[in-house]
Amino acid sequence: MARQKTTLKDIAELVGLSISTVSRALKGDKEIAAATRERVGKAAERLSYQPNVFARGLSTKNTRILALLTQGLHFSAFYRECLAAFETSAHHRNYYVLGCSVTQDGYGLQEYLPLLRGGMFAGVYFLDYSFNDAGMLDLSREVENAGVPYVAAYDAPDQPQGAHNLVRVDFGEQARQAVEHLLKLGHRHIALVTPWARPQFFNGYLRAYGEAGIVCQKPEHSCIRVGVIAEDQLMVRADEISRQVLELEPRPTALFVPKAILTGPLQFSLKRAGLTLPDDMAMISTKNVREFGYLDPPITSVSVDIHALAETATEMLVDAVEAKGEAAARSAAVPTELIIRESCGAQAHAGRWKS
Amino acid sequence: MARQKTTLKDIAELVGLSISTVSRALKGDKEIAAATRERVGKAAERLSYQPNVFARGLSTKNTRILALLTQGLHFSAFYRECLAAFETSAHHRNYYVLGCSVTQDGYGLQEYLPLLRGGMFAGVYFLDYSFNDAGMLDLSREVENAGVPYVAAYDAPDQPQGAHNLVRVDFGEQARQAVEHLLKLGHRHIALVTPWARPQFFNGYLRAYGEAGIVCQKPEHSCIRVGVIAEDQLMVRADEISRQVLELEPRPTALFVPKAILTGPLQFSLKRAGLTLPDDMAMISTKNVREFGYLDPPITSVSVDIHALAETATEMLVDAVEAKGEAAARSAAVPTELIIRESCGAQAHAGRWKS
DNA sequence: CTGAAAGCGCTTACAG
DNA sequence: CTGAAAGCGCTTACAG
Repeated sequence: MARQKTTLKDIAELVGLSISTVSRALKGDKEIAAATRERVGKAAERLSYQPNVFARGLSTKNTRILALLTQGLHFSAFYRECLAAFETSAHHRNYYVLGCSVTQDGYGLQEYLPLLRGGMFAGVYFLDYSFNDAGMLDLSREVENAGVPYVAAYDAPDQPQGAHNLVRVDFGEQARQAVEHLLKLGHRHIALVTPWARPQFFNGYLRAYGEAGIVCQKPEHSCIRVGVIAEDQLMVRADEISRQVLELEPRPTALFVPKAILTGPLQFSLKRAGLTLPDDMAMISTKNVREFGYLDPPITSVSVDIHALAETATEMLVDAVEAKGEAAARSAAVPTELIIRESCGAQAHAGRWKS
Repeated sequence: MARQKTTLKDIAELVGLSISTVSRALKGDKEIAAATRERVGKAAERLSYQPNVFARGLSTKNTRILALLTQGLHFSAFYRECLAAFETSAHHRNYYVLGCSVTQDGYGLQEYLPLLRGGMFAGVYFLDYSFNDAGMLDLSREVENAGVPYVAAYDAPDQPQGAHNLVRVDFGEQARQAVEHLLKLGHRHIALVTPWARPQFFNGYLRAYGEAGIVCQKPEHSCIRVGVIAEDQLMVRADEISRQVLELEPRPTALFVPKAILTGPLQFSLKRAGLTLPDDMAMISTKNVREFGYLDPPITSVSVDIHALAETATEMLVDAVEAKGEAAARSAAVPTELIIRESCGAQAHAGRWKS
């Protein structure tokens, strides 16, 4: 098999030039005569030449391959949509993305470390990573040690300016908008199912009450904390959570569930418990996941603009890669949007609640 | 940035040997004295050595990177679960998987072609690809031209033996099992929403009726054909299809929807049309997608065993890669299983309908 | 049992 | 404007 690929040498022989000249001509070096540039280009096309990525990688030290590192990549619809968006924006710059999924039981670290240390990645995206997680922390250290540029997309309220490239996702603002929406619809007792390592959601929740001038009854009490969930524990955990919600006193009329992975199972679980949604219980989530549109009722959600996120992160990362470490760390924020569907009782009239 | 990585040379200097010896020692070459093997191994560990993947790729011609090529990879929950399974099985053999998504509007071909032609991939998985699709066809030709070994996982009833490595997924059998399940539950008018390029589903559908000794009324008539669906057309198409289903005369009591991507939207659409599920309309799908478990009602489905599929495909592919084209094409089949949930009216008692 | 050398296919100073 | 040469970091016949 492994047919002979065409190399620079083949082209050089065909046009009667040296491989150095061919190499330069192909990358459009202005030093090379326009006529020979053209001649070489045609020959390359005729032989359907493609540079060997490994040879190029070996000499330039830029493999043009970016890694997306995150926990439970394939487990989360949101992360997968991000991967697709990153891919698209990377392709615009002639880069490629390899999705690397790390699980909470440590899978991933030893799988991707050889590639990372072996110089496979020109740069790394960290998506929504939690410094509280030991595995991710190890990985981010390894990335730094390997001297590979990276950009992190997550909520970093206390991040010192310039510590690393950062696309900030504002969880507090997401919570604020979500709870504001519920308050406007008349809800007063809103339970929060919050990831334990993310105080931002709770803060935003309180902020919304404050801004609306409404007193939040027993906020701590309405706050259900949940950690990492294994894939096969999803329904079991959802049932536990819905039980907890229903035991709350007074019983909440609405639920804010930032963890998108829980939304479907939790909705299902509440219906099984005999509730009519959204009348007996409104629900709002974060992240814009396609499936939200045909859950019953469709889920209203507050989300970052995934494409803006991808564009911003890719631009930063590619710039950092091409600056070879000369560039200072940058940071940017990505806006949040409210996508109204039906799970909160509002009619999904286009844009009605958009502000 | 780009800190100096440790190379063979560093180790060689440390232990006072040549890089050839170090290289051999590290791969456990028996020719090398056990004592020096150990000494070298320790030095490598101390310097946390990892071979540069590009240098290795350049000289061995095996990059250990596999590509998963399929249409709408990130769009389909099933494909994503396959990607995760392929990754895991590839890691066992020390290979890596890069998911390459091709869309029907041609996105993907020009994105991945440079990598393919550039020698990036040691092998390729084709998942469920349709030879009727021009883009995929081009890609598969390119893979052959590049001399890259591949394995295809799809239904290939008429595939000449040994044309290429094949893991056969039996769509006809899936349809047979699905319809058999519905017939056992008493349904007699079953509509089929079938991908236009897959006559196997229709054949399996007829076979189930035949085996049950039940006359299928107007089979052609109950068959709704559907092609590739763009991501943003999902709900629109689902509404069209549910309208067509409800206009069928006599009206079907059950629906077989092999395309998993349609299942949720279609269920949603039928409910919006006022039907109670599963009483007014039973529904069965193919592929085992996690989300099916918390749709309302949860979807009963017939699926290949994804992990068996991954194991089989990876073994074939890696063997082909390492045989460097010496190996003859192999072929294998992957079993189908019925996963009973509630969308057909059967109670989801564990294993009750399992055979 | 170990080493010197060539080669994988590119890029990039350095000459001319 | 073009070319000869060194180098990226590995592997692998070929000697010894």
